[in-house]
Amino acid sequence: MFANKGGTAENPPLAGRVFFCISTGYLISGGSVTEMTKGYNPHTIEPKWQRRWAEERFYHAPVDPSRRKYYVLEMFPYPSGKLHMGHMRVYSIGDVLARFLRMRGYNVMHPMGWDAFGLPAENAAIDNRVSPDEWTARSIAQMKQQQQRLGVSYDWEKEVNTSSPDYYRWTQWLFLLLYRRGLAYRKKAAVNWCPHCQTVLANEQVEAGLCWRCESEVEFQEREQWFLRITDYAERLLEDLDALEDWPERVKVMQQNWIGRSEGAEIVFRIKEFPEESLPVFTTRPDTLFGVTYMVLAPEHPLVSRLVAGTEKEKEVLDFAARVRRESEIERTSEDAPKIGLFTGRYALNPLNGAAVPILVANYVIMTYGTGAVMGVPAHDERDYQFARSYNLPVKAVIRPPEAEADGGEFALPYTGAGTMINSDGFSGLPNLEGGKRITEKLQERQCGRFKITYRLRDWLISRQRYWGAPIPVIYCDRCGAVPVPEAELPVLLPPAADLSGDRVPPLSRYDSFVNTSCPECGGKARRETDTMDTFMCSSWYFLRFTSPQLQSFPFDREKADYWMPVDQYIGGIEHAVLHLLYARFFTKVLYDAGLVGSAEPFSRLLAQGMVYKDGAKMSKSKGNVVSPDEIVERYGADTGRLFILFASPPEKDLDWNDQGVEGCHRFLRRVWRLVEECRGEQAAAGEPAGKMGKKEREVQRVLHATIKKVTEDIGERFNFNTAISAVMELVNAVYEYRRELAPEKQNRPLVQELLRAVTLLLAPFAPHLAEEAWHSLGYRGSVHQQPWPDYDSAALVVGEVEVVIQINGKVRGRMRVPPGSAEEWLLEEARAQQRIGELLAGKKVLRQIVVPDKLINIVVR
RNA sequence: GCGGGCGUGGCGGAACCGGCAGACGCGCUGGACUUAGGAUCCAGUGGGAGCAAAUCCCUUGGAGGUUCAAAUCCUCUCGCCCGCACCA
Repeated sequence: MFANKGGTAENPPLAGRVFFCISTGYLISGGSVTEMTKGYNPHTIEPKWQRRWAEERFYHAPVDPSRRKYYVLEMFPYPSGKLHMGHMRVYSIGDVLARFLRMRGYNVMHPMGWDAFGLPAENAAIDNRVSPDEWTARSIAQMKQQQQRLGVSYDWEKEVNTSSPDYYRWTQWLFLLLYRRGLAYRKKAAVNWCPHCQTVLANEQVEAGLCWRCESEVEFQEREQWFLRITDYAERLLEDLDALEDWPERVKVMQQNWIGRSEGAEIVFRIKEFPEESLPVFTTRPDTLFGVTYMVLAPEHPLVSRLVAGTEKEKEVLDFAARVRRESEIERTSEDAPKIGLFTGRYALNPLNGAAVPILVANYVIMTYGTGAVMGVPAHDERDYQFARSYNLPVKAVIRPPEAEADGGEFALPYTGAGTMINSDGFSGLPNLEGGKRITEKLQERQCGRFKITYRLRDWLISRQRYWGAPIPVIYCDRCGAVPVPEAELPVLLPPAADLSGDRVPPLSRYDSFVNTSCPECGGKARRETDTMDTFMCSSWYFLRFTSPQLQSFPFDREKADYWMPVDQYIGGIEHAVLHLLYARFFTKVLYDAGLVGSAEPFSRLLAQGMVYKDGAKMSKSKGNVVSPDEIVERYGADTGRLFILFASPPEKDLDWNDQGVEGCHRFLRRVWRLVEECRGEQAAAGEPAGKMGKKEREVQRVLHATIKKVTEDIGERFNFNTAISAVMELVNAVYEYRRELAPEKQNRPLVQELLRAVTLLLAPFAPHLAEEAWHSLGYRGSVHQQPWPDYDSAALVVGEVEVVIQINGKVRGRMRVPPGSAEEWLLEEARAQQRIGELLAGKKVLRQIVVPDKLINIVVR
């Protein structure tokens, strides 16, 4: 059926032998009744074409260096088993692009797969007594079927499933690569623990102290865990954002904030009572060093216990530290939490002037940023000021604002702006920026400080105490320590699920046959790591696996990856602005450094699609405002749903679901259908001479070419699918109007045929099934989706007449129809010749006349 | 507090480089066809004055400004959304 890719109009097979049967509304032609004759019925045509497209391997895209490639990717879903509107939206957006670009001659890869490891599957398994892999397989089957009903043009031969051993084997391989490169390490640290999910979480996965998945309050726990050294890449992850021109600003800003680079100095204080101990702090304000009046340690700081050991303060201080540490993250970091602290009885020595200042422990200093200790400069820091006031600590001003009097004039504290340094020994009188630099240099000379850049970004904690994930491929041997599993022994397979319950211990630790093994180095008895990997590791490289999903010898084929990567257009929700998008960028950079991929960034363009709302609220079961894609497909067909979702709003904005709007889109498709149905009964016979091109014909032809131009630009350059669709609607309206205005025998049939052909082609990316059916119904061969995208003819855009607005003092006072390109002088003459304009100008003095060719003239008078 | 974004009819939204504000769709009003219609078609639809005319005035959150001309550029201001936030 699709063998012939030629796509030229064939002899319409039905011409001249068509009868319309009024009573049934069926077109009867030569004894056969085609789909087109039954009125628009998406339920018959949609499955039909979906089947054909799959049979013909339409969307299979092999590597072909002779053709321009385009890699369109939508974030692959977690297989929950239920497709929601957000999914439908992202797939619709991707599919329009994929179909459009194919028609424009690109070799388009458009794959789909499953981010299949993860907690919901495991929890569902515990609740329903099915194994997570069964549950996942079932969910995938359901969701895939729902996806396929949408008619999205995926190359299903490239499907990947992160929970299959064929895939996670390579996730483990990548872990080992990171390990070899010194980027994976184990350490004991206070980590975020979600009591509900029964696992630890990475910093990115905690939002305001709550678990990103279940919103439980996160606790701290000391645990030995695996981390990835993403902080080694902080600078590059930040810097390279600049080059991502086609990423939304807000996503880049969110990543910038998350990485949180600050420039300053590390300054090492000494402790008076323990000359051998040093107390480094990080500060962005080394210029205020002479204003330090106290020091503060985080309650978790390792020095705390040593400072107070054996002193009368010991109990008090340790109790205080313990109390603060028991507080939840939210309590402790909320803005209005009072700053509380306690003196340790010890003093720190300022490295430049030797001044001894008290060392305190306070809740407002956190261990995970900088060095876990800060120097207190109340005169020039809001927090320090607040704290100093409530504890009666001295305040010493060392920066004078520029507007304050030079000779000791008063100014308000705290002062956090720029100014001139005072009370700072040899540095007094310097502008503070310069002074900060000099102070740091001086500290460097004396080896008690240095320039330092600190990031807010933490290393990525990837251990998870759950079953349904890729096992971390490490073995612990009493003699050899942590030993990576040799590559040849990958994958480390999950044992078949039996007992998944776990209370602060990973389920895998209960499987003796899994745990007990031998050391790859010495052959002695050893135990396997029982934590699994964060599922975000699986999704950090899946876009590479799509380039060679079946490859058995390597995570991906270098040549194929070089051809397809980077992803030209990535589409997904804003909720991954930091999480997935940051991790995937990190992985890509590591692979780039290892010489395994040719590009240091995975996604050239990113589109963060807006959310789908209804009645002003996010769709949710509790609000009862959920509309499911299935429902829409059943009621109106996939084409209508797709069209509405694209028409209602530009892709990056939130979309308000509106049932009547859907109705409107359905109406439009029916209108298109009816037009095709009507016209094919009166198609031009082969060889019928080109019809007459009168004024009406030229106008509708101009609309045609203008529409092609607009739709092409709206899809290809601006992603304004909503305006592209409205342009096609206008074209359809214009065809209706043309046919209404002329008696059937006077209509230019070849022109109408051309118009319908174009409508079909322009609609193909949006309503692929209807377009395909219409294409065939109009008598064309091959698939509409394999036709070249129509070109427009600039010559046809030229109109016979343009309307020029006549303004007087900027107000519209008349209009005239003139030939395009009319001379300025002539236009002015014509305008002034109009009676009304003449009246308005009478007795006025013309000051100025502006002419915008073919658009407007403005006569300025007094 | 810092950063990003957004304010246009009854609603979703258009207006790309400063040049007719409100495309397209929804909704609404009136009409045609019809046994009927929630199908379809036709006409109208930002607000106000005016005779259902001609015509005029007002209108892009608000106030100023630049310009022959501002939804668009500038300043101030109000409101909303999102991200980050005792980050030293």
